[in-house]
Formats: sequence, C-alpha cells, structure tokens
Amino acid sequence: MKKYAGNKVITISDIAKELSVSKSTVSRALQDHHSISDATKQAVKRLAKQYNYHPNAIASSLFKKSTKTIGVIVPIISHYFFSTVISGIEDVAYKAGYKVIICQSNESYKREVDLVKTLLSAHVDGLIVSVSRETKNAGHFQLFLDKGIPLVFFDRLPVGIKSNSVSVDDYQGAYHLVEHLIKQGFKKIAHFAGPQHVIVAKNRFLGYKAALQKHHIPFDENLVFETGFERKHGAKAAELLLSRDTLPDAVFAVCDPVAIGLMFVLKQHGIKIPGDMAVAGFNDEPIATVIEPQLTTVVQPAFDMGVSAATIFLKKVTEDADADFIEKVHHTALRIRNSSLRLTPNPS
Amino acid sequence: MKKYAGNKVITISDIAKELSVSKSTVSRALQDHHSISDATKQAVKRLAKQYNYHPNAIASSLFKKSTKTIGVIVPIISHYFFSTVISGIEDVAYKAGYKVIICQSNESYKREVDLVKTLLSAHVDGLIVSVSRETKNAGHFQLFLDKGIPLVFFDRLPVGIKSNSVSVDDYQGAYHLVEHLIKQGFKKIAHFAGPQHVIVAKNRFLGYKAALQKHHIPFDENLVFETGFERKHGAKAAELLLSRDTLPDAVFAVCDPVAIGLMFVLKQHGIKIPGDMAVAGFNDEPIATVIEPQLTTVVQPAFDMGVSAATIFLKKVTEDADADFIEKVHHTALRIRNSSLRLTPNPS
DNA sequence: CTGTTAGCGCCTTCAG
DNA sequence: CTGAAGGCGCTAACAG
Repeated sequence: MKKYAGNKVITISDIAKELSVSKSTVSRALQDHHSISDATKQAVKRLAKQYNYHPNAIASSLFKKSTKTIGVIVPIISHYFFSTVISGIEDVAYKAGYKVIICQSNESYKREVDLVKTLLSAHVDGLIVSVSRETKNAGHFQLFLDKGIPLVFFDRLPVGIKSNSVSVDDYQGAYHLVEHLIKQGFKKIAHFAGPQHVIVAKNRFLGYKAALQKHHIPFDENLVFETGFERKHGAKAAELLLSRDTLPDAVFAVCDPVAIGLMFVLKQHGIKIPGDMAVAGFNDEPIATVIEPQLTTVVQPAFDMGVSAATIFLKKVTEDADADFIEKVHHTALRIRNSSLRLTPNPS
Repeated sequence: MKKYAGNKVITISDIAKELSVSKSTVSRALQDHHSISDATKQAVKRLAKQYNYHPNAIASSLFKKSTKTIGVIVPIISHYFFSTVISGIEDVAYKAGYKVIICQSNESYKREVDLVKTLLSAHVDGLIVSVSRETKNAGHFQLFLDKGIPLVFFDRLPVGIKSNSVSVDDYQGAYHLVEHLIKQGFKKIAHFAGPQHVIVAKNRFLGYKAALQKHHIPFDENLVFETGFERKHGAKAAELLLSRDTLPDAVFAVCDPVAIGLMFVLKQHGIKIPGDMAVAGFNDEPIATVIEPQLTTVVQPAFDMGVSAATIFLKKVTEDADADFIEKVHHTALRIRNSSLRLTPNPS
C-alpha cells in the first residue's frame, strides 16, 4: 500500500551490522549509557545521523510500558476555555517529553466512553478529562483507576468517582459576583443557569443563591432560567425573560456566551445595559472585552488549569498513582466592567 | 513505580490459556476472521468481555506499522482559527478510527523541528501542519516525504516544499473585501499587514494591492503597516497611524484581532467607525459580531478546512501517498457588516 | 566495556 | 477450522 520510496527505515540492527557491534551496544550508545566507550558512542551517533536514524518509539513503548503520551478528552476543542486549557496541558507535557492525544466527546456520552477505551488501548500514560454534558455516571473511567493509570478531571468533574481534579471555585466566584451586583444596588437579580446536572453550573447557581441569602434578598425561582452554555441559549432565555410583565434589574449568566446572547436581545429591544438591566457573565472570554458595554465577569485561569492538570499527572506518574488524590482548586477573580455598574443619578 | 493494583492486564495469551486454545485462534476470533467457528468466537469474546480485555494497540502497531494516529502541529492551539480547524480534523479522524496527537509550536521554529522528529518517532500515520511564524525553510518535513508518509499543510503553507495543502483563497478574499471598501466610496485605504514572510499575510496584501490597482487607486506604501496577528499588534500600529498628519478613511486589517485592536484605539481617540474611518478584518471570529459596530470581515471555513485536511490524509494513506499532491483551496466569503459601510449623507 | 538472550503483545504465514 | 513458529524494533538482565 505504501511505498517507503526505497528509502529503507533504519533500525539499530542496521547500525549494529554496519559497525560490527551488537544491537545492545548501539541501543546503549544511543542513550549515552555510562558503560560504553566514547569511541563507540561517537561512531554510533555519527552513523545514526548519517543514516537519518530515528528511534521507533512504538517498539520502545512496547517494552517500557510507557508511551509518553497523555490522553485528553474535552467536550469541544474549539471552545475558548477548553482550547486554552489544552494549550496549558500541552505546554507542560511537551517540556516533560510527553505528547498529548486530544479527543473531543462532542458532548456525547457514547463517544466519551468509546474514546476512553481507545485511549486505554493506546496505552496513554495518563488521562485528563472534562466530561461531556450527557455524562451522568463515571463507570468508564474506572478502567483507568483499576489499572493505576493517573486520571485527572478538570472543570466538569463527574459524579460518583473519586480522582484527581482541577477545578475552580465556582461557588465563590459566583458568590462574589452576585454580591458585587447587590452592592451596586441591584435588587431583582435573575440567573441564567446552565444545565444543573453539570457541576460547575450547579455550583454557580448555589453561589448565586448564597449571596442573595446573605444579603437578605429572597430567592425567587421564577428568576432562574436553565440554559445551555452558548450564545443562542442566552438569547432564547432572554426572549422568555422579556415576555414577562416585570423585568429584573440584573442578570447573572452562567458563562460569557450566554451573557452575550442576552445582551444582543436586550439591545434589540432597546433595553439599556446596565441602565435598564445589568449583565454579568463567567469566564472572561475575549468577547467580554469587546462587547459594548464591556462585560463584568469572573476570570477562570484556563491556561493555569491546564498547567495544573498536567503537573498533577506528572506527579502521579513519577510518584505512586495510588497515593491520595490531589484536588486542586483554582481561585477566580472578579473582573468588574461597565455592564454591571449602577449608573450615577446623572445619566448622560 | 506503578503498581497495577493486582489488577493484571489481560492479554490474548491469558484468554488462550483459559480456553485451551492457541493465541492465534484468540487473535483471529477477536477480529472475526472467517475461518473461526462461531462457537469459539463466542467463547473468546465472552471471556474477553468478562476479563475486561483491551487489545494493546502498541503491540499491534509494532507489527502492522500503523499507529492509527495523525500528528497535528499548529502554532497556538488556543487561537480560534486553529482550534476550530483541529475540531474539524478530530471529527473526521475519529470517525475513521484515527487518534489525533496535537502539538503546538508556539510559533517557534526550533520547537516545530523537534515536534516533527518526535512525531516521526511516534510513527504517526500522517502529519497535518500549519507552520510557525518563524519557519522559513521546510527541510524538517522532508523526512516525512522521504518515507512516503502523508503530509498535509494548511493555512500557513511553508515555502520550498511541495506537498498536499489546504488553504483559502486569501488573495481573492482580500481583493473582494478591498473592492467592497472602494465601492463604498473609500479612497484612502490603509492596510495592517501581517508578517510578510507568512504566505497568508502576503497573499492578503497582494489582494489588497490588486484591488487598488484595478480601481485605479495609486498604491501608497506609507499606508501599509507590518503587524503581527494579535490585538496588541493592531493597537500598536493604530497608535503609529494616528501620529500621522493625515488619516486614511478605511483600514483593512490582516485578521480580526488586529482589526479589533485598531478599533479600540480609534474609539479611545474619539474617531468614529465607520464615519471617520471604516475598518475591516479577516477570519470572522466570534469577536467580529460582538464588537460595535460589527466588523466586516472575510469568512474562512476553519472547520471545513480541518475536514479537508483530514480527508486528504485519509485518501493518501489508503491510496498511494506518492501520487500527485492534492491542493485544496477553499473559498472565502465576504461578510459585510456595519464597520465598513459608508454612512448616508444623513448622519444620525 | 560489550555480546547473548529473551521477551514486550500481537499478527500472519505455513502446516496440519 | 486451529496450532506452531517467527518476528515487528527495542531494551535489559545476565554473562563475559
């Protein structure tokens, strides 16, 4: 099927033959084993270079039981948050000599299960994952735990399984954000909540409720709209909201795209932001600083989360994977921008 | 170092032993080889499932000389365009049973060379790449061509090497965009050009020049500013531009982030868009529809480009990689939005 | 300092 | 329909 263009693939045997030494000598010379004379090392390396020798990592993996790869599964690669986390993972992995196999579940449970099996077969040295929206049990990951292969969850942690994790303090982030809204003087604060079985969404919702309670604002479930994570979901919930008789004076959206979807609809209806209605999001995506007014939001350190996940993996492969699980919680930071500022009594 | 938790990894030998058949029989049964009785197939598969057997893809790869993986190298994973292309690649790859190893060169030539070698050693079945900004020669890719391993470049094609490619008609895209500006009545159109040794940037520049020429607008090199691809580069060039005595009435930026950086600076200086200066970008990123006014730009079908790249790879692995190279050029489409519209003589 | 040997887990001739 | 044997390329004991 494939012609190797006559350009034979060189193996250590070829080099060994050429130099009339054994394969083991070549193997050792190539890895700078201490008990090989400089002379032979030189000779071997020279020839290797000349012949354009490249070690076959597959063969080596088979023996060493380590492929120097990390599997990563995310719902959708192209989402800003995920691609940024991946960027962080890749950076750390590369520096430690690991390759990263990236897969997307496309928010499908079935596909996620399939990917887990594939990566197990591929003998990745570890697995870093953010589960799909559909994932309600985590049995498929048990395979990795059973085999003692490091497993790190980030962002969307699954329920029903204990392992290493990297998350963000969504509860606190939401709490502080909503508290900020309250302090600005907003009284009727709605929430565009994400799917409630997704933990991050749930926690943001809980943070929202807690802040209200703390400040003696009665919780009103009519002000909560369950949404997805995208612009269109924000727009849809916004239409619903606008069909109401009375409107809230502020909305906290589960993530920036949802907030943006909302803002678009508000603008269409001539509703001033933040004058008539304040808006806040979560994530601090690039769009947050581009929308007018700029969007108040909560920063999640996505790149650093990737760095943490990869670092935990590295710790677990070198140490004992069975040791206690590491649960890293990153802090969030409030980014106050114009979309949530109570206008002064002197409107322009 | 790693304890397999007593949970022994099952191999075909184990199953063979248990059933008192040979390894070959098990191997064949698992792949539904026609010359195996249904009875034994059943038995083997049942036991495999019971023991939670997972084939060792490494061992299989060693024999088959195919790892069922595609290597992908991009400058920066987290950039919208690249992550979207990756998404497209992964989708096609997954459906065809391939895994995707994603690497980022971080715009570094050295790292790119290193990654190419690593992926060669990892015996990927193919390589899909968008070269780094620093890459000025393509010698490192020759290794893949020599071995007859499918190689597909996309977006940033390297010079000095012929291979499969997926690109976009940047020249046409830019040409039509600039023509649109001209037809809107803008006369003094500046260009925030990207790094000129990057082909896509060069082609957009050429498209810009061609459109001017076609419409008899003299080219003025003082109106061309070489930039990078990010917001900050747009901002920097904008400051430079504003230090001039006379300003252009429109600017075509090499990509959306650069356009956005420019727009921010213009707004700060109270320059109205598009009234005082029209702006247009390239890429149609999410920010383009969020900025006020919405940004006129050129759509690159990023996801489809990924699909094309992966599809070409698939064609090349099954057919003969040495056959003629495939050069797929995607078309762009103009997205006219408010940032480039000549205001009617009746300003609000 | 170097060679011999055996094997990682799987797959495919070649023989029954 | 099934088994035995050899090998993919590399590595690590164990001997010299």
